[in-house]
Amino acid sequence: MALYSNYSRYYIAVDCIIFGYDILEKDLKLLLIKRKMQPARGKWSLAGGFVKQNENLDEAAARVLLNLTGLSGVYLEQSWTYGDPERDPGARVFSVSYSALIKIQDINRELKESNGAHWQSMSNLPGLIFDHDEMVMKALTDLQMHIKIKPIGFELLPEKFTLVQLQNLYEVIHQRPIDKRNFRKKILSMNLLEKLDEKERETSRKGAWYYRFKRERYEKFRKMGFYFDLDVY
Amino acid sequence: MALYSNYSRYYIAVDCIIFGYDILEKDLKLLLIKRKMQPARGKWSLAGGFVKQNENLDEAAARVLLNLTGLSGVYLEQSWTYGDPERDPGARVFSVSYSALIKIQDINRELKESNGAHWQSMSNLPGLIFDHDEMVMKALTDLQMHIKIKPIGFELLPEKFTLVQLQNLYEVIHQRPIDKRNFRKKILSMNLLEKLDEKERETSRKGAWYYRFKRERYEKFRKMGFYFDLDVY
DNA sequence: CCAAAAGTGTTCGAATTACACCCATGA
DNA sequence: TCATGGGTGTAATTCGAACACTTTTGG
Repeated sequence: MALYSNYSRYYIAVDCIIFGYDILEKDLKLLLIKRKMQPARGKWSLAGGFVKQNENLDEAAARVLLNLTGLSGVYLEQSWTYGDPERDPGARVFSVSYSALIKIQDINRELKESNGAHWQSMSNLPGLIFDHDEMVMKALTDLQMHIKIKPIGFELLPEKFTLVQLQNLYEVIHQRPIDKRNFRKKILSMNLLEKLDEKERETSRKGAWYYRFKRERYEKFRKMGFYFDLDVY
Repeated sequence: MALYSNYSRYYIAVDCIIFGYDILEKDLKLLLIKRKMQPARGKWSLAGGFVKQNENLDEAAARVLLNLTGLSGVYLEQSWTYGDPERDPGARVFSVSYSALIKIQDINRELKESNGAHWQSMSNLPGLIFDHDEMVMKALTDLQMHIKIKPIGFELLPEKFTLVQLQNLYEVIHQRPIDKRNFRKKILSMNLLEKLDEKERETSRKGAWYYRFKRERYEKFRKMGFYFDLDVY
C-alpha cells in the first residue's frame, strides 16, 4: 500500500499566460481560448491542461504551448501556483501558471484557429474563468519587473527589429513614454545589439535601421557578472 | 461522476524554508527537522506537510509553520513549485515551497524541540532530502533580491535593534562587507527608523542606540508610490 | 519642397562611492 | 588610561533625467 495513503490527492494543471506583441498596432496581446470542457465551457480562458504522470511541470506547460501554437523552445517560465479550494468549481484543482513570450508571427495559424484561440489586446481583456484574471495580472506585473533586468523583450520581437520598435514595446509594457535619446543611449551602450545593413521601410520614408540581439554575447557577459538593466525614463 | 475523472491526481505538499538570524553569532540559519515518515525517515529536511482538503496553499504553509514554531502572522511567502516525477521516491508529490522569515527569539522552544527541529547555519548545511537543497538555494537567492527592495530584514530582527545589527544582517545575507557610513546614511534618509531612548550594552562599552522599524510609516509611504531600496556598498 | 518619422549630444542635478578620525565607556 | 566598538562628514565621480534640432526621402 502507498506510503502517503492517509492524505488526499488532487488534480494539478498548468495554465499558460501567452504574451505576444503586435508591432504594427503597438499592442501587447494575450492568446486566449474558448474553454472546451465543463465547467465554464465556451468561456474565455488561458490555455491549460492537466499534468500527466510522466512529465514535470515545465514539460506540461511546454506541451500545452506546443499544442496550441506549434512552438517549442520559446521563453516559458513558471510564475505562481494557485490552490484555493474553490478556484475551480468542478473539482479541487491546483494550477501552476506559466508565462510565455512568443513572437506573434511565428505561430502556427491553423493550429491556433483549430483550438479556437484568439489574440486579445491586454488593454481590452474579457473576463476570464476562475482565477485566470488574477494569473494574468500577476504575470503582467512580473513581466514589467523582469523586462527591466533581463533581455526578454527580444522574445516578443522578430529576429530583426528597429530601435523604434524595441522602444515601443517597452513603452507599451510599462504603459509610459520613454525618452528616445536616453533609451537608445542605454541599450546601445550595452553592446548587445548588432546593427544590420538593412532598413525597415514600411513605416517611414527615411527608413529605420534593423538591429539583432546578440544572444551569445549576452550569455558571455552574464557569466562574467554583467547585469542587464534597461530601466530608463 | 467527477468532471475530470480521466486525469490523474497527485499529492500536494508545502515545504517551508524557515530563515532565522542569530544576532550574536551574526549567522543566517535555517530551521530543519529530522523527517518523521518514510521514505527518508530520520534525514534532515524542511518542515513540510500535505495540503488538506479545506485549506489553500498559504493556509497549509501557515499551519506547518505554526505547528513547528508556535508562530503565526509572520512573513511567509510562496516561492516556487516543484513537480519532478521522481522528486519524492515515495509517490508523485508536488511541493509548493514557502519562505518564512522569523525572529529566532520568538520561537516556541518546546514545540521546536518536540518536533526534532534544529537551527542550522546556512554556511554549514547538511544535505537535505529530495530536492530540498534546491528549494533552499532558490529561497536564498530570492531573499538576497527581495531584501534590497522590501523592508523584510526587520522580520529577522527583534522589535528593537541597533544599526550595527541591521548592517550585519545585510552583510551576512549578501555575503559582502558594506560601508558603515553609506549604509547608515541611506537607511536613515528613508525616515523609516525611530531612534529609541535606550542603548544595547552587551557588545560594547559605549553602547549602541536601539532603533525600531516604523511599519505604519512604511505602509503609508508605499501607498504613495515610495519604493524601498537598500542596495548599498 | 514638404511632411513624417528617424536619428543624434549636452547640460544639470542627484545619487553613489570612497575614505579616516573622534567618541564614550568599563575594566 | 586604554582598548573596544559606535558614530560621524565631505569630496569626487558617476549616473539619470531633461531637453530640441537635423536628417532622410517619397510623394
